[in-house]
Amino acid sequence: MSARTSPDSSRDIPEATVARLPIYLRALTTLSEQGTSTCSSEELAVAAGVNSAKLRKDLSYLGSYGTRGVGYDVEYLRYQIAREIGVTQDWPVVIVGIGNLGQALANYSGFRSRGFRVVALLDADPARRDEVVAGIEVQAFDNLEQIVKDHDVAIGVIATPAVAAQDVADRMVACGVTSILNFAPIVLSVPEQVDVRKVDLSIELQILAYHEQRKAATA
Amino acid sequence: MSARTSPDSSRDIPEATVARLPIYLRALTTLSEQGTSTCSSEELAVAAGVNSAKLRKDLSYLGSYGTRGVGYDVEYLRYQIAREIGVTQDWPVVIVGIGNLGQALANYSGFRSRGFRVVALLDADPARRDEVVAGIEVQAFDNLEQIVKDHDVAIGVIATPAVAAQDVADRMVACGVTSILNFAPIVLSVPEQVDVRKVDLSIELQILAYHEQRKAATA
DNA sequence: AGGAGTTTGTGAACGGGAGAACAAAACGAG
DNA sequence: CTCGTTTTGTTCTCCCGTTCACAAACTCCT
Repeated sequence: MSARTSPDSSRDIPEATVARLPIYLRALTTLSEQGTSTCSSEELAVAAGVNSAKLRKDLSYLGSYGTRGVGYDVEYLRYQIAREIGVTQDWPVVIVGIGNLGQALANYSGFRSRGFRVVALLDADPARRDEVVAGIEVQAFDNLEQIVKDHDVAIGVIATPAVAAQDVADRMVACGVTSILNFAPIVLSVPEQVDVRKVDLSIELQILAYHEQRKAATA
Repeated sequence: MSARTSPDSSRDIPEATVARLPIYLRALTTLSEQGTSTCSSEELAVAAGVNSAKLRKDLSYLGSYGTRGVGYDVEYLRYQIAREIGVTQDWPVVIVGIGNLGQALANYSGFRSRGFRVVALLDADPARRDEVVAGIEVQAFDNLEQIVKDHDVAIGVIATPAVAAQDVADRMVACGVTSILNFAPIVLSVPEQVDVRKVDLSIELQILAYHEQRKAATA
């Protein structure tokens, strides 16, 4: 076997590819758990729900980790993708807003298994204080600065109502958080160097409704 | 004022535009609540977090609902977008899997206010049976067929663990559900005419982690 | 009425991603 | 060793989406 090439480490991976890498990672983990040690791009593509040509092109941005005529070593590729995304590291995360959604997030095992460690749950409501969710005590929102500093937190999750979200984001940014996952239905304004990703439950349903309406119209 | 033109109703709106319409709708609702009766494409674009040229092009797919030199009537445009998406209708929805996430979804007020009506909460676990969440009694999953039939449900939400999700999807499809919002971390396989949208909490965090890692590397 | 100032709607250029198609590389059989 | 088979990595082409830029259209002021 020839040396596996890995491109210049300062390469830039297309955003569309970055968004798919976690899907491949999950598919590889599933394959691994099923005892599969090798897979072709076609098999992996089916498991990930994408076209095999697209999968191969995506993987080619990371390097040349397959073997022609054989396929990919599941464990090896899984590790390479995990390293590329950064989930081999430990990512301390703060969750603000411990309503139904915040609790669901705190309990979600998919975080911990991918290197994300919830270091604190914060809520502005004193009534929620001292509740224990997912084994973590709910603290006052004002502890944010201290916690971010102590644990070197770079990623914050906002699960508050819409009215509170911008304030929370401002406080997060002010104390050094540079990536925010926002579940509040509002467009956050943050400095350019801060990454924000938004998950909006009702928007997804509305997109489905649009297509559903069209189906009904043409039926 | 000249007649507002609306293009052929069998037009096809680009998918990227469809995904943004709910954002515009929300921004318009906020503007309306603030007492704004008219707005320019620039104002609305800022509120929605997009480029104004893109906003105008998106709206142009729906019709010509603005007035040059003036802008858009907030209420009028809001209604037009709502009608286009289909949220002026009533959409009965079934939620399967009433764990933390399912409860959060059942309690989410953003659904009801946009025409989505949760007609049933279903869970396979008998221990959860007869619990009342968001004023709705949790029923046996086996009631799915009856409920879909009785309420003419077209949209189903899956909030179960990954292992159960494909079975739930199959049952939904079998009894006539044609749109599925999937929160389970798995790629569902469904017939072509069924729409599936996936929301994956940990994937969003992983995308943030990737960019965070790159920031750290170049800092 | 006419001209200056605004803002929409859209044509055109541009960039990025998707998919087809194929050459290069590895393996196995004989 | 050589040939046929398999599968990757990559090139090329096409299409969708974004952005620019401007003509058309409307208002307001004189």
